[in-house]
Amino acid sequence: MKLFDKKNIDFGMILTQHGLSKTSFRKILIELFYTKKYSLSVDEIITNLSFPIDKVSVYRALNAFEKNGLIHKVPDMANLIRYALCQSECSFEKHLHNHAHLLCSNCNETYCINDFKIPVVNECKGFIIDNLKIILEGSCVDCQQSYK
Amino acid sequence: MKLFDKKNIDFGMILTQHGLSKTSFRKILIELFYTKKYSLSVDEIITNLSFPIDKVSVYRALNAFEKNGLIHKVPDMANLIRYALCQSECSFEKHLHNHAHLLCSNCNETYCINDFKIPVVNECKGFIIDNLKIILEGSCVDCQQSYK
DNA sequence: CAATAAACGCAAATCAATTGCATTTATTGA
DNA sequence: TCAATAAATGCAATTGATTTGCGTTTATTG
Repeated sequence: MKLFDKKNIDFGMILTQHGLSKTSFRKILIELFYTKKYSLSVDEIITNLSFPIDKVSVYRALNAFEKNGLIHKVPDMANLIRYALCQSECSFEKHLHNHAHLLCSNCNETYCINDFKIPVVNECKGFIIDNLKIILEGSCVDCQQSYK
Repeated sequence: MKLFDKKNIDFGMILTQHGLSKTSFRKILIELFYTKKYSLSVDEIITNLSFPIDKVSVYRALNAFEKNGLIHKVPDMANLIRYALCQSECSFEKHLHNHAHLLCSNCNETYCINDFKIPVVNECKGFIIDNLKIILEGSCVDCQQSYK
């Protein structure tokens, strides 16, 4: 269910467009995010690379990517930080992270729910909401079917 | 806006009812949760106590309280762990944590939203949700008024 | 009240993430 | 293109939250 053809993407260009320098590692890192459809933790990133990389460099690259609107944090239920590609509406100037995430506890696949609206509830009265963090953990369709 | 009169509560009884031993510290800890209306972090708990207590003992007591359905974790936007009293529907056997939290970024007050329903969104189709983590961060009514 | 179990305090370990600094790599503009 | 400048990298060390081990103290149970 890939939404893109890797051959058609200029990863260096993506970095440049987001004001990030094109180091060999960062090109491979952004390619990894486009290749893996689910969100990635630092350890998963290192495991997926074919060369040794310092964990610190991964953290710094991820922070730079996040700062410049390329990826965003997707915390899981255990308070561990994962990262996922931003939607198209994210830009250098403005992160739109006010959407919910579906996190499959089996395969770690992350789905962004873009049409999520905060439900109006009685107890919300008067509260001004600046920021959302919504994680719905469960089983994605693929993982449900693999159990049958 | 206290929902109880501290004098009428037997905190030792609450511990016993949840299968927790009645040490002097734990009685004071549970009383603190009933006294403070907002959620508490480990550091806030220690600050609020009038006697020295080892941080490890706080962690262990909180873990025991959580395990036995007395309190539950309320993570904030910065992935720091806070604890809040469980609602009445929580019990030793079953934690019902599938509710959202409003977290005031000014005063740290936490409100549990019990009538929160997962909105039906297109992208949820087929996903079986086992667990929710929903934090809405913003300004509570009191803090909005204090800015006026 | 004695025997047993649990909680406590202290030291040390763990784990994720960050920081400092020297070195390497990328960007830039003449 | 190449030197000057800025940024990224690797390594060591640090931070901060949380956990673990263990000997001692406190609570529970009969």
